[in-house]
Amino acid sequence: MVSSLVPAALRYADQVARSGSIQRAAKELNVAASAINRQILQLEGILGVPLFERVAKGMRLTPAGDAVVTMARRWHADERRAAADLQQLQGIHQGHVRLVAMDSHVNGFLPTFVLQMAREHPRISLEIEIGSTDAAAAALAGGTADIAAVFNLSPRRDLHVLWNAELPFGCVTAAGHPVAARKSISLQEAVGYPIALQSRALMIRRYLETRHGWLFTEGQKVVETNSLQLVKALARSGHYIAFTSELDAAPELLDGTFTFVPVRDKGAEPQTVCVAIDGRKPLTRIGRIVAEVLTRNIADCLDEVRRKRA
Amino acid sequence: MVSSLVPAALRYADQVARSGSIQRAAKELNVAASAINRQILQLEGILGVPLFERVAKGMRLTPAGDAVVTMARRWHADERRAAADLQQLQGIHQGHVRLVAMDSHVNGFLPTFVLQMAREHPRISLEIEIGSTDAAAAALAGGTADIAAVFNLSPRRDLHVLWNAELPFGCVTAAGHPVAARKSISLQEAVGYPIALQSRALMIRRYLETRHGWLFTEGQKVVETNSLQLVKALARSGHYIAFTSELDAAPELLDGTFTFVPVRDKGAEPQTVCVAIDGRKPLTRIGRIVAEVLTRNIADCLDEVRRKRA
DNA sequence: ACTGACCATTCTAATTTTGCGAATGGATGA
DNA sequence: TCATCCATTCGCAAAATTAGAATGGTCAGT
Repeated sequence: MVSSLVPAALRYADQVARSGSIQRAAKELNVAASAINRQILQLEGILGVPLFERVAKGMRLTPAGDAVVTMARRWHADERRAAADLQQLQGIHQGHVRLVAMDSHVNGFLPTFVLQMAREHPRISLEIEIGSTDAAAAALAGGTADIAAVFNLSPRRDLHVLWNAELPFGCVTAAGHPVAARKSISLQEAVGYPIALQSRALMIRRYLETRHGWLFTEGQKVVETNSLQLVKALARSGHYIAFTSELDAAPELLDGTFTFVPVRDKGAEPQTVCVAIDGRKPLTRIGRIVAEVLTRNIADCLDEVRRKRA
Repeated sequence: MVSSLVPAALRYADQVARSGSIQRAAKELNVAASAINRQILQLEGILGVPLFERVAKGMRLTPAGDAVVTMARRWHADERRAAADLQQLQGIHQGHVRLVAMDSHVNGFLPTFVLQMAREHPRISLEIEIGSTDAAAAALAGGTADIAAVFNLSPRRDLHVLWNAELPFGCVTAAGHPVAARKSISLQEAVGYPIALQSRALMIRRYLETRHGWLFTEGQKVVETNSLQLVKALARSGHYIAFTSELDAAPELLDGTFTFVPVRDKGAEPQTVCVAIDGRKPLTRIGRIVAEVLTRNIADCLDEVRRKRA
């Protein structure tokens, strides 16, 4: 027995309409073609009209059939909505949440977050898209994402920041790098070393360009890439330093591979990381649960990194 | 098997919600209580929530149950609408039409009309209420009738007369009555004979009172009744003449039992018979079919009566 | 013209689902 | 305590559905 309230006849008719033939629908539904055929004939009998036109290569909906299939699909949607409403009614945390995060989070707090969600809220399914801050903002505003965890989000009227934290500007170096021993460093001194940088597509690069454009004048020993992993690999080599955030390098900071050295220049303003949603509609209860777990994960990650440094 | 697309489980749940208990719903649906119980338990299993609260005297919907039953009712309405749409799509004449006619039509054109409708449009169902002209007008205006076939309908802004015909004022007599041989008669002469009259409740009486009030002064040999059948029986006896219309007496005029003798006085204005509808909304296609068949029946009836007299 | 591949449809048998009726136990009111 | 109503379970029969085999039609390729 299939656990669906929509009658089999309507479901079969719907699939035949989509597939174009009984045989293909049968394969897709894993049901005998004859069963589908019989149900459709019966449906046509009950309704008193042909729902499909039998053509050589299969079946095509008649206008009557289109009306019936449209109704079937509406019932299907009704059923799904009712099921979701009932779960909500029962206080069961269930739903689907779409998240946009950044590439740098993938090896950072994201796996921990996902595992915690799976453990604590098994019925909440997540869809995590990795993108840029701009892409995240667009997705939120465009309704294709529910929550975003991103760096340096510019204030926007249509987005609502639920939480944010400052990330001191600094550089990350291999533990044995000469800079690693410093409690802080001036930018001037820092650029005396080879630098691995993220490309313009990444927000941190734009941040640096607006504040320290001179970094990018010709003659500087700079490697530019859009791959954070490559930046980290270069930094891990001990030859380069990387301008990135504690959060970007959290795993390596925690395991001692990297050291974070703040840049003390006055103009070295911190970056930010935030959890944001579409400001024009309330977050669902499920969404708030996800946002809370996400936020706590980021905050815990930062706390851990900062405790390690102290 | 019941020819409904809405699953039995939903239909049963709906009825239990309405009836308040499985036992009562079982009686109303003519289904075993255990079958209903089984279907409801199954539905609760599929949806994962209780739909009913079992109380001492039966069952009460839970909020979840209310949502499901609401959906079931929506599906039921969807199904009915879809069925009607499909019939419309097929060009099949189907529907339900409510007609108001007059008592005098019952033995006149009505049976012929109903038989023709049954023969030519088996899917159009008729609801025929016998009433007065006033009642018919009220029913049309009040939306409880679609079409009326009535005498002497006063013009009303909210009613639309599709067709009408004049009915000469005259008296109906038994074939052997002295008046029967006349081509026409004066009112003065006519009232020299015993008269069978319809009572005030009937439109023809009101017609006479407004035009020939003296008929009802004391001393006249008048029998008054609200029964047309009684009026006809008295006329059939040969002792009385009846003031009524060709249409009222059409069957007897056609079979020779009665003769119609017009009254030639100047004040003897004709009655009218008309087919009318509610003027504020268009008649459906089905309604127009009915009106057309009805109108043709009345017209044919009159033609036949008049041909017979010539 | 023939052949292979796809199709819808029918039929028989097996399986599943549904409904009936009897029985059980609980709650309530007299 | 008893009668009456209720929901629920169970065994059985009837009905419905599905699977699988078989049939015949259409079409594209050879």
